[in-house]
Amino acid sequence: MADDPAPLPLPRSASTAQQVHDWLYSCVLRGDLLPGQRLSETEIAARVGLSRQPVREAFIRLAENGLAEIRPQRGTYIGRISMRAVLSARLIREAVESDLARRVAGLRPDLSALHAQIAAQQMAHAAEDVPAFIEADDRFHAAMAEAAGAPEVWQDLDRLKAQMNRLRHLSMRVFDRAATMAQHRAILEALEAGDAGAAEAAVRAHLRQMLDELPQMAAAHPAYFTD
Amino acid sequence: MADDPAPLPLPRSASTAQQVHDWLYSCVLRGDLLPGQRLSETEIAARVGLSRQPVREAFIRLAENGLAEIRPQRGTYIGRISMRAVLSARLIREAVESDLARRVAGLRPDLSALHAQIAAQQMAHAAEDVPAFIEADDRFHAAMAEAAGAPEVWQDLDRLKAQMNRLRHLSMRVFDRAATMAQHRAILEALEAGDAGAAEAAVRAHLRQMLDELPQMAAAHPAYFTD
DNA sequence: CCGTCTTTACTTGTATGGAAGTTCGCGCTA
DNA sequence: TAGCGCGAACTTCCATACAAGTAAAGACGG
Repeated sequence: MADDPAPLPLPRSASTAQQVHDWLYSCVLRGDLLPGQRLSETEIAARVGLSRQPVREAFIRLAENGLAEIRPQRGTYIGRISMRAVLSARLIREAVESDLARRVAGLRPDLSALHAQIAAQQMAHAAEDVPAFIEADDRFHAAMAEAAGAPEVWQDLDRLKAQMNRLRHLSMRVFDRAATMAQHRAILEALEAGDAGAAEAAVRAHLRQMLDELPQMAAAHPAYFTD
Repeated sequence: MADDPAPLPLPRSASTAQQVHDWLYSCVLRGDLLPGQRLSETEIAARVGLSRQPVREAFIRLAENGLAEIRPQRGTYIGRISMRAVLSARLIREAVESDLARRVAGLRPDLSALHAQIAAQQMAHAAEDVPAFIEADDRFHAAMAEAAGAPEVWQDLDRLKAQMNRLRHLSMRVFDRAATMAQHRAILEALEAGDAGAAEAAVRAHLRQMLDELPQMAAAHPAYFTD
């Protein structure tokens, strides 16, 4: 009944539609495309030298990932940052990652990867490289998931994280990056000490920082948000 | 910079491509389309009386939701149930819903909606109506999220839940539905008593049941699973 | 001067044809 | 008979044309 299994799940070269999607995706997350901005199939198609069809399919993927809104016969727009979605994603991350932190504290695994990401973040901070700083931040949390023996969990959180990352690219130029790093160090200290309670508290405190940032950013850029 | 906000976010009649997607989506979750089964653009298009294009776009959405796998120039197949994805989704649900249960126990809100879903599940169980049973199960958990003051969290969990629901439609004909209902009653009892610790324990125990079901189903239908 | 209707220029949605690539099977060759 | 090669039939992918719908600008009537 079921057909043959895939022998090579690695696509050697993605389709052009996939490439267009990946490009737009990173543009949205980095803030090169701003919330509410209009996207035109024909314009993007001309810009990348393709027909409308692959661009259109890229839009569909974007919309399915919650990054764009297709209004039939009217236009496609970069989705505004839903405050409800951000708060929901934040709540989920807090619940999941605090659970993961407890596991890591109990397992006492090798934590050199987390040290490495903190070092990388330190360098990005010194160089004022905001994208690299955010990437190192993500890798720190991914390393924690891996240390907990559940690396695939971080993949599932990626989608939810997308909305949060958009917010961070707006706020990271304003907010205190040193405080973020201090929180990471506090988490790592608790993990190395094997103190599950302290690790959970540190993770929850770290992720609750966004509860302060969100209303400030929403007030500063009301056109970028909904809800 | 940002354009006008959407006045009517409610699409009165979705595009046909969207309808095709919704149809296929429910077919996959209900098990009418089995993991590994081949999908053909031309065949589906002929079956619904449309051209290949809207069907193709429905496939893209399915793939983006993790329910189908498009292998370029080779074919599109219903995705197999990834054991890693199921375990990851289960872990996330346990972490999030145990947190929500603690909140509900502290808030002491109106819990009549949960009672109603248990009653509905009892009726579905008596009528041997498996889909209705599963739907009532989902509504119970959704009602708990709403009682915790975070209904949007359940929406985010829907995507992850999709993989789990596919598994349940396979296993619900085999496994003990009475045990599931007893677990729901235990959760509700703890919530009504306002006992956060007991509520969390009951939720975790309920969601850990899948750890038993998954290997059994994977052994019974190895062709439907990967990892 | 203001309101209303019509036209026109856009948008996305769908249909169709062909291009690129994969798979399977038949026939040839050793 | 076993192995190789080629071709036919299939797949998804992309390009193009057309259809349906929206919105805004302008003409017209009051």
